[in-house]
Amino acid sequence: MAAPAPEETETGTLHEQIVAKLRAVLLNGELADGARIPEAQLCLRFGISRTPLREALKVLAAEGFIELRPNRGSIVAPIDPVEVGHLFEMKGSVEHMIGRLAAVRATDVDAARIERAHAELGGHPDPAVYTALNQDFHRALAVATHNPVLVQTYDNLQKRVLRLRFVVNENPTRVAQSFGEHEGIMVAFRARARLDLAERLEEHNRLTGEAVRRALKGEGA
Amino acid sequence: MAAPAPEETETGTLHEQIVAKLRAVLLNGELADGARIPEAQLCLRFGISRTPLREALKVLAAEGFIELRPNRGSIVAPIDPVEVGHLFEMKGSVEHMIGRLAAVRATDVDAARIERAHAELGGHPDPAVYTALNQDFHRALAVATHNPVLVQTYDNLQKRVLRLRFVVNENPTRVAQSFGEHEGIMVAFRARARLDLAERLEEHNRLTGEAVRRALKGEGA
DNA sequence: CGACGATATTTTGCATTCAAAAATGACCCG
DNA sequence: CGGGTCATTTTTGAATGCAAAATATCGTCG
Repeated sequence: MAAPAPEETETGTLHEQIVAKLRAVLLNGELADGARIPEAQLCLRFGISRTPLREALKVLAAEGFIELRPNRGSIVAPIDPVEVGHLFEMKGSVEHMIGRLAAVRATDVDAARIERAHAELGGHPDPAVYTALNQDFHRALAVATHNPVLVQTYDNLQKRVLRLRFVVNENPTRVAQSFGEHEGIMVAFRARARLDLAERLEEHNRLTGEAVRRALKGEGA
Repeated sequence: MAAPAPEETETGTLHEQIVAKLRAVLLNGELADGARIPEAQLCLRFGISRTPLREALKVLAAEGFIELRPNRGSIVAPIDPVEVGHLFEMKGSVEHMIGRLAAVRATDVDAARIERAHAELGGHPDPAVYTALNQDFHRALAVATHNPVLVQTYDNLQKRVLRLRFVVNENPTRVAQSFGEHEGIMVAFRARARLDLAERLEEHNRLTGEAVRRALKGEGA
């Protein structure tokens, strides 16, 4: 139960590891939206005391995953459909930028990594696996811009989107459609077509956002 | 001066206040780049113990203001000229987005706030004051997009840029030039000209970025 | 005189502890 | 039987304490 197995997320500082583990708990949907964060339980599970856990909570709160209520504990930040729209709108702009820059700046190493991520995606049509590999693919494109500030900004948005996957990755239709869009993205990337790549990425993001919003409405929160 | 107007960022939490105060210390340039963070001293100064201060340190580290070294304390994140370029490149994209959206979505209240911020800027040509009011002006434009995720992303980038002001706000020439660009921005905004506003904002950002980079090179950091 | 190494001091990171606030529940009164 | 008040328990937020690591100090030797 209290698996002391070290997760593969081996970052440097112990603090970073705690943040990563805690974020994983939130992303895995183990805790329902709006649920109180069980500090003591998590301390037991991670084998740490409350001090470092609370440090991680503050960081996650600053990132928007957790809501800190004065003297009343922290809760998992509820998913607000309106905010989801804003999130995808913002990410769309970043995607466009990624397309414009990656097309021009990608090195051979970047291209190889992107091709590999794309190929792996095709081999795993399973929605759950797809989500993870999808992240790798898009992140590889972001990295190809060679702008660390962009990568950081993108990571932050992407992590927030990831919270929503459980409502959309159950949809095989969208997964197939998504992969089709990726094919188009790759065509544009291989041709190093700046604006074409930018627009395809933005459109891909827009369609994903719509799928998510539709799923959110369908599930009736 | 740094008038702490009661913005929506004025959360009641003590933690948020500590983060804000600590950030202010960093932004004021009280601590040199790469300098060790004097935990004990800051605890005395803020009248708190190390626990809440360290929570704030972790948050600031996640934001990129502080570098956390394992077992060796935290240091003020050094300014990397290359990263400054990436920072402005990223911010340029966001500025463009702000222009496109603000032109369409700004309400009368937004417009009034933007006009007021612009007018105040004209009345205070003093570089030090200009910097603070300049932030208000651009933030008002960001708020007019009515996309909180964008505002949050913009705030984060803007805060990182603010660290650099001491190298550029000593330049009256650039201040005058900057205000001239603001005039053009206002013309485009009043006309609600989407792309014109977007391009003017992006160009303004680009010029500011170049001024900063030039100043950084000049000072030979 | 300078470099190296052992020891003392400080600093860091985390566990523990403690006071205050909120949630819970028991009790009383209408 | 329901509503409200007060005591009890739990949880939160922050100060303190403690072991380990790093830094500084000093003595010794080449």
